[in-house]
Amino acid sequence: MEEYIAELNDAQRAPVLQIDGPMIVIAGAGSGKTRVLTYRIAYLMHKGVDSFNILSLTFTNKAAREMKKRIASIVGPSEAKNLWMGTFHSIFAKILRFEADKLGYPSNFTIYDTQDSQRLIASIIKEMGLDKDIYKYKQVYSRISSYKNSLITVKAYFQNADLVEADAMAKRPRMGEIYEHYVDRCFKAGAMDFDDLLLKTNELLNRFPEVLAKYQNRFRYILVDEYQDTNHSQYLIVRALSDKFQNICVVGDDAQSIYAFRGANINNILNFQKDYDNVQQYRLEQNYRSTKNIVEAANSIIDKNKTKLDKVVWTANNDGPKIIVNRLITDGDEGRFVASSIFENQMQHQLGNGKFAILYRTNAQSRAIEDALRKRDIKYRIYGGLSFYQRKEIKDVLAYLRLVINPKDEEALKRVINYPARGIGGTTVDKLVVAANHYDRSIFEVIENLDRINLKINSGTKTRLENFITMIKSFQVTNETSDAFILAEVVAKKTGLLQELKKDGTPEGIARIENIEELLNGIRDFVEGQKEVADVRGSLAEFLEDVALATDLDQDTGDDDRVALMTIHLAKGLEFPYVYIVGMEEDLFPSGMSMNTRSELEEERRLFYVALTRAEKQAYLTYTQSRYRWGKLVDAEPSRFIEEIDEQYLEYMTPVDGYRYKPLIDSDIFGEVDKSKLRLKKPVTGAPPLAHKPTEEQLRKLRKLRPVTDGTTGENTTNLFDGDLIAGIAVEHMRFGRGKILKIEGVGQDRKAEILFEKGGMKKLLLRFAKLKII
DNA sequence: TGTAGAGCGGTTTTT
DNA sequence: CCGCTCTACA
Repeated sequence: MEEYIAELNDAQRAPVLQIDGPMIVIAGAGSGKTRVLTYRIAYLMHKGVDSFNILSLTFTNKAAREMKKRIASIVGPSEAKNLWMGTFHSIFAKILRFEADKLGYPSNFTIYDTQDSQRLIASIIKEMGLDKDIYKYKQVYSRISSYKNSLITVKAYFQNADLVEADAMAKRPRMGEIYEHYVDRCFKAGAMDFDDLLLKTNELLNRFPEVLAKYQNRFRYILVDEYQDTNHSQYLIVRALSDKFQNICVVGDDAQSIYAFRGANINNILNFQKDYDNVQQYRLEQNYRSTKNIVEAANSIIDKNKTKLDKVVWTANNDGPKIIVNRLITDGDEGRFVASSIFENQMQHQLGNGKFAILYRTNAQSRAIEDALRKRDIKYRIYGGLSFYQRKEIKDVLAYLRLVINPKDEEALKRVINYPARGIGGTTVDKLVVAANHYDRSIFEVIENLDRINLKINSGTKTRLENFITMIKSFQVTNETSDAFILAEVVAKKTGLLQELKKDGTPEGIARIENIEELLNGIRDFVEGQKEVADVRGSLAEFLEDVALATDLDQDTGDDDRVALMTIHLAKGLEFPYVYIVGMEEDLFPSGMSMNTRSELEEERRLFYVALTRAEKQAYLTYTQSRYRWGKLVDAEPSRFIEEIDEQYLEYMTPVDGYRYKPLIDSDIFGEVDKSKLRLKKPVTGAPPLAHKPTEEQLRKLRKLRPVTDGTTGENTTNLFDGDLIAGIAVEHMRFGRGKILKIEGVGQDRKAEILFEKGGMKKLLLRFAKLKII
């Protein structure tokens, strides 16, 4: 053990060596906090603390697995086995299963993912006959989620006049009722949503002192990673559990708090000292990860934030190269630039794909990047977005499995009762839902007792319903006698799911079949893993739980040498030698939806800080002049965050020269013209709407305009007139310099601008101008 | 009841 | 651009 301790610097060593009492470690980016956590746990065990008494809460399951592995390599695998490590959600799901009966839940309760929850809410809104344009299910879901995260139960909601009034003011006076129904329906379905896993844990610990005492005694030592991202619900759990022994160690960095939208409360970390007596505070300020340029550039950004703890991150590393900033014309160009830059770096420094990461603000941005990487034959892996387990075909199979384990699971049932189609339509399901609500039973139970209920369902449908129930019950029998893999195989075949996809025959259908096969393989691996541990029973339920709480980051695909593509949120805690941060544009990053308040903007800034501090050697920032958003080309402006970096750390790659653009690789620009897009529209006859002469006043305004227009929408083309001299760049990879507009046609209702353009004696009809400037 | 085809609305970020 | 919902018809 001593040799490990010796590896640490003084600042890191101190928190490792403190055994008892509350402590907070403020750890700057790249300062080795994971190492501190790992060694601290190992050291505790070394000093005689039973691993059974240690609870360590991490941000991802992957982080937990890796830490556990590392600890096992220090103290030995058998010692490390009893450690409780994982995310809040996964740890407390396990505890809740064990204690479920106390809360009136079955131990095999289902975990609803976001989609399940939202679908249920949508259907409740419909059942209540509310206007779905006012009660948007996504908004309602996020309201309910935030109530839960603040421990506001339905009862508390109705008692809280402020909340009720706030919702009434927002023209949603029946919010509380929806909330009530939602909670009811989840309970009846034997289901908990993500927020319930925390809320119900709180309920459990509050209502049952003996249960609280049990877990307090069990978890004598508690460690919480990424404490800045805990929400109120999580905070209360930690407080309750640590209350008796007060051996609580929280680690975090206020500068990296990026989950406020999910209820994370930065005050949890800012106020930690007030929550416990005699809190020891440690700071890790030396960054071992990044070059001086990167560390100092990142500091210069975070300095702009008002809300923060005092902390100076520094590094003894080399200066390294400056951060490269590059401006591209479109998102397609951006992708191509990143791909070729990665390629160049690989050639120059002999690097594999795994050394590179491309980070973006929104998942939708990955597409253009992916296309470019594919063309260059650069292997990549995309994290997040639609994860494997969220794909339709996978969710379908899983829904059947969920139903086997928990027939009350309403969302699973509704999902597959008529998929593949078996003649049970929406009308029938609606009747069943109404009956289920009326009798206060699950839909499954209603169908089981159809004979005793007077429902207007014709005999044919009735038979089909009964057949469905019989099929699910037969699966339950299979589940009793066989393992999860065999069951899943039977399900895929007997339900006709595979059949359905096979007859589809499209490449997509084939990919879906392959996905299902992959799922089956996954289940087989899981089952075999379980057999080794010898506890085979309940394995399907456990598999489903793992799946429900799996992060995309948790998946290990084996071949790791791929460029990583992910959102910045997902990149937290990771590091890469080369990092490309793309889409550095106003409205995108910072997100247009997060610029309303100071605190929102500060969170965006912290997000940028996180992004930049992922880089070890070199960081790139790119932005475009126009980008496809919602299928439309829209103008973009450079992000304010670029300007906020102290200029001495930056190097601009593209000279700013009007709107001309010097491509890095010419063929990239001219190589791939999509012919179909170049098809010219028939000229519109009739009077051109803009043929009149502009007034002096209009002209003056026009000259001042900087970027003029996007010809696709025709919106701004009202600023252009026959005879104007313009300069610009057309999209679809055609460039031109200066020229004169001869005629504008088809602007207005038609929305497709066509501009006849003259340049050097040649006349050309151009479509879809990205940028134009009147000169 | 099933399905094709149009129309619409929606994008932050995730356990 | 994509996926979902609504509508019209078999």
